[in-house]
Amino acid sequence: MLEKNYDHKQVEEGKYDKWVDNGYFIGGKDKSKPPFSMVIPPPNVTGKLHLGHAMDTTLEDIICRYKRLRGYDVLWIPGCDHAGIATQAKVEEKLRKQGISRYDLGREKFLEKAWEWKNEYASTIHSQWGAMGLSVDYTRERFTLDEGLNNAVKHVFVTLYNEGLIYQGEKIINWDPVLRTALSNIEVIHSDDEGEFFYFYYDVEGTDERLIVATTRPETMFGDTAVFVNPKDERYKHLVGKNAINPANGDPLPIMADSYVDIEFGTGAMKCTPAHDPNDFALAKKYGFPLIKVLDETAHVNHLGGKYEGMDRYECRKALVEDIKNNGHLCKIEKMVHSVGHSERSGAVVEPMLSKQWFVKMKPLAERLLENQKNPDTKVEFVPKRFENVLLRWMREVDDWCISRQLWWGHRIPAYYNIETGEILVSEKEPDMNLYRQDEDVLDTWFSSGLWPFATMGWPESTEDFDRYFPTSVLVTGYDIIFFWVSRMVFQSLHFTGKRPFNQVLIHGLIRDELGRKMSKSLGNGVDPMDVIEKYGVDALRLFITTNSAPGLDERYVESKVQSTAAYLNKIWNACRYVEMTLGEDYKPSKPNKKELTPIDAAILDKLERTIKSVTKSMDAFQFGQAATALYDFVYDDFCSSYLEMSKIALQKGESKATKDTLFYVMKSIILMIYPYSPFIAEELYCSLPEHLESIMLESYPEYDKAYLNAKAVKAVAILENMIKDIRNYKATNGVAPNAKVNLNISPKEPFKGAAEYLARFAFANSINITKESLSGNPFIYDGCEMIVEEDIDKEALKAKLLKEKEKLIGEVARGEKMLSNPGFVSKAPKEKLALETEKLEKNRKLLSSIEEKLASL
RNA sequence: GGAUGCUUAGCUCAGCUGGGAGAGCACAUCCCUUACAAGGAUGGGGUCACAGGUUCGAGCCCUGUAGCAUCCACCA
Repeated sequence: MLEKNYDHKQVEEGKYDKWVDNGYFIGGKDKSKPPFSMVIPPPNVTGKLHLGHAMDTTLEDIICRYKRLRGYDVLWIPGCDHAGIATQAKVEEKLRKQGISRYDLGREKFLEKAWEWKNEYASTIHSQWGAMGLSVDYTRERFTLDEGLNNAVKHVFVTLYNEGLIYQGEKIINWDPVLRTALSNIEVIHSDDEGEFFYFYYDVEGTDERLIVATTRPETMFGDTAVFVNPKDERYKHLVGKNAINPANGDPLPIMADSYVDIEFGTGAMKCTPAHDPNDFALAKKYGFPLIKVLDETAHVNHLGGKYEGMDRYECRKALVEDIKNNGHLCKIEKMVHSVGHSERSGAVVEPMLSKQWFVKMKPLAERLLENQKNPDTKVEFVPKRFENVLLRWMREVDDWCISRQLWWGHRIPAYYNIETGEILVSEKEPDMNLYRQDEDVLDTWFSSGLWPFATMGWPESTEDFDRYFPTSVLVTGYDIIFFWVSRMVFQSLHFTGKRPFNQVLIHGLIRDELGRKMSKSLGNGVDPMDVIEKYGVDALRLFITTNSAPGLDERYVESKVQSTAAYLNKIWNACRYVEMTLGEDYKPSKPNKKELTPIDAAILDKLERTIKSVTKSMDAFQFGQAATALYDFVYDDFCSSYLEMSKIALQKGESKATKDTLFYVMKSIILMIYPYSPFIAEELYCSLPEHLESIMLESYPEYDKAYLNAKAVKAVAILENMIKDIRNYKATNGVAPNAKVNLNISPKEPFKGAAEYLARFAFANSINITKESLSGNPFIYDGCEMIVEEDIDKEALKAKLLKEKEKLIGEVARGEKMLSNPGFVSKAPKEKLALETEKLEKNRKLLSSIEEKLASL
């Protein structure tokens, strides 16, 4: 016997461990079933999981649990990402609080600390996965730095190197001066910051003219090599070929003309700093200028800065501007809002800087991806579709990918330098380390994440899992990492396995706070999923979070909705409790016998089948909100409010096996349909049903069964429901107590045989007189019968009500007539629609004329 | 500068391939009826951002406008 109220803590207790211990999450136990596979987007081992993870993983879990019940051999591989830069930043921060820098510790000791950190957070993540109820296969858990992934990474690096797709080069890259590492373009977050635009006078050698050049970064002026103007710019034509004097250090700078310069921008004269700006770098290459670096790896000025040497970039900026002002070369300073790049992890202003790094040559890889997306049989299908364009557009314009990081936590680059000759050796196997030293750098964390779907299955070794489960079926992720992750998995997979990594990608939005803001630490508006679970239960959290928005759209976390979701689960709980009480101890389930059903039973079965059909369709299309809504409407309105009440009549009469079977069949179907969303309560309720299996995980999903469709019963019951509703409403609007007895006259017949009994009970009808004769008075009129409520009430109120109904019907009839007299509609509308409208019009006309008659007789 | 999404009830949001708009919360009235007061019954509340167009018919398709949001690019 179930408790009176749903208690989420009691329900969740012990279930997850039971599932894991019984091996229900392990893939490949029955290989006669078709395979279905997914990989978890590996969370960073940087901290606890947040609501975004909760949504993402719940969607995956819903899909997996649904597919298992649908007869698939499901494999869902879990794992974590070492998250190179993010984790290293966290570990360094922790050390800094103890007054230690990573350089104090040295590489090896630091890595020990990082592994300690990883172990701590991986175990937190494990317990959170458990709390969320994720049905992942722990026997296949992976980590991006484990041995297998390491081998895969080395293999990929060496192969790409040998193919000429990885190269070492000196280019302008994004430098994080706090973490002291290079970053890829997408790890730089641009924000519009207010800054200053400095206008300086440059004396022109051999003339008494001055040129005005504007810059936002005066501290880089020690690395200037030229001043550029546009060749068409009349203001400066006569100066081209002369030298301008750099006001920072007195060096002469040739004045050159190039069409790159925008005449309209600034003063139309631009300084060229090849080692600290990508565009200037390109110009310098074109004209053969030297590349002069003036900042070191912590963004302090180097020896070229003269007296400013050793200053931080901003200190230098301030001092230099002051000095230039003092010697009369400052023209003006303007406030200016411009886009400034910040490091995604440290937040530091990124310094574009010349540096020797490793790159992946993207063009051939991108082209292969783009080509593959044109093939409908092998392309990765995006849900919703539009997100494919995000990927395509980015891939079309992608720059070479800077993959080396000056970090310690990560996959060390398998490149070795001969100590004597400096000759480079790129190899999966470590050479004799007496003769070689390894490259100090590690790889971008996304380099290994990009291999996740196949490396977790054992690739590059040939394994059974890889053969059976790759490509994976679906990937679920947020739109914010299409560039970072999805794209890299796709092109790496195509290049190395020849296949797409997943057949479909389900893209979801972000979770925001109640005010629509991003959840962030700095705002302090983050919601911890574990707090929500504590308060409302994981089933409510899961159901809420996956059903309150449409695919691909952002969603707000609204606590009141979680609360009402928990109330809904309580509703299901109590419905089940009632069903079990009603069925009794010795009930033996069997499929409802169609011949013995009451119209009430037949109607609910019809609605159940329609619900199963629509829920299944939505589930298959990843329309989880729609599926849940269809189920919700059925559970609340059709089942609880209507059927559970009405079925009491048959049950109390005794001979009610068919009704009991209906109760059981519908209840079980509901439990199975809510199960993927809310597995804990579903398991609890399922296991309390008679003749249950060991776990709901071994069950099958409800199948749509056309045999139970019964339109006639549905219509008859609908009329009965309307009658009850009308009587209740009538009482409410006429100030009659809801349980006041009334006498009913019905003509010419009840909606179905025995309907009167229901009226007696649910509308408190005292006597019910069924007559063939036309009713006098003020009847309610239905399709097939009319009903009059005899009660000592205000005739005027009733008349008003009838008039209102008449108005409505006139409108309806007018609508139908207009439609049907429209030759366009009659000739072009589909036949079914035409028939439907014709029938509706006839019905409405009849209803209207009866109402008019009754009104006349008043 | 380019792209995408959003604009529907007081609030938060659904609304699949076009065929008289829905939910939750909130609100009003009544009810502690033996599954559920985390409940039940009944009800009020919407020119579906705006302007055109296509169509027999538009919340849904097309064009444009406005506001909000996000992404990409540029920024000497």
